[in-house]
Amino acid sequence: MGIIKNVDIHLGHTFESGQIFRYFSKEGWFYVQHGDRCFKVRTIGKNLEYEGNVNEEFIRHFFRLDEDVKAIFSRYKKDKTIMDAYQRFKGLRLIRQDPWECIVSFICSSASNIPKIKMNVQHLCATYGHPLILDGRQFNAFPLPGALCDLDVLKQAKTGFRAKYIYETNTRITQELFETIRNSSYDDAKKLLMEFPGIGEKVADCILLFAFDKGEAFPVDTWMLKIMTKAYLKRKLPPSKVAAYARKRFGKDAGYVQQYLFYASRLSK
DNA sequence: ATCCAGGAATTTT
DNA sequence: AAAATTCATGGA
Repeated sequence: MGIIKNVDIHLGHTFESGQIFRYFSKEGWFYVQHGDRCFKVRTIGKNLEYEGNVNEEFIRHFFRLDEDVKAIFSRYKKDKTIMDAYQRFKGLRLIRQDPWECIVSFICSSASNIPKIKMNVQHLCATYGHPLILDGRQFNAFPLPGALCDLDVLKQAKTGFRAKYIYETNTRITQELFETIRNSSYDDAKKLLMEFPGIGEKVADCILLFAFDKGEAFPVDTWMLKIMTKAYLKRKLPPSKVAAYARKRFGKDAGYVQQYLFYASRLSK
């Protein structure tokens, strides 16, 4: 087991804010499967404890411990909407995801809901992911790029009309593209992602924010549309305009602002 | 039964 | 270019 001391994190808010899908909590631990990793984490006071096929470097990278979330939100002390969400959910952190798992997960997310997305992804992993053991239990890695090549299996995972999107994206995706996207500007990276079927603007923004460190990405779904309209815009605008407005207003903080506001809206539903 | 869910693609105004 | 319709599937 490893310990990282004095960490600014609230695992409950971090995992339950809808950014990641393969986790569950049990006896004070959060069990996490992501990419080719399987591990459990918990906080004891301000210490973060972890165990599994991970090391400290991975945990710091995964939970983005290099980022100072307090500093980000200290810039919005005059913004009541943001401050309310920050005070309520302090410790919520963005997670740095595996690009391929993130892409497939968020293609599944369109016109769906979190329990169903979890079911889709779990089924794909159980079918294709190589086994991983933790606490004497079997878990699964996420299928490698190229492995999701059977349309019937994708249908059996209840991905519905998204099956063909995953299938084609799986055939076209390459490791080199991941590097290109990572090294591209927000705008260029977004264009590259949106060439794939099933990836529109909202899904692209999720992928850019959660897997490619594009802090200015501001995914706008129906919930964010409502919040932004009420808090800032006062008039109806299409999602793309709302996202552009948020990127301009919040810059590289947009992604963190979005995550807090999104979680706040979902809880107060 | 009917409607909606963290949308995107396609078709129709 | 903007607005309406379609696309599977589980749950309320």
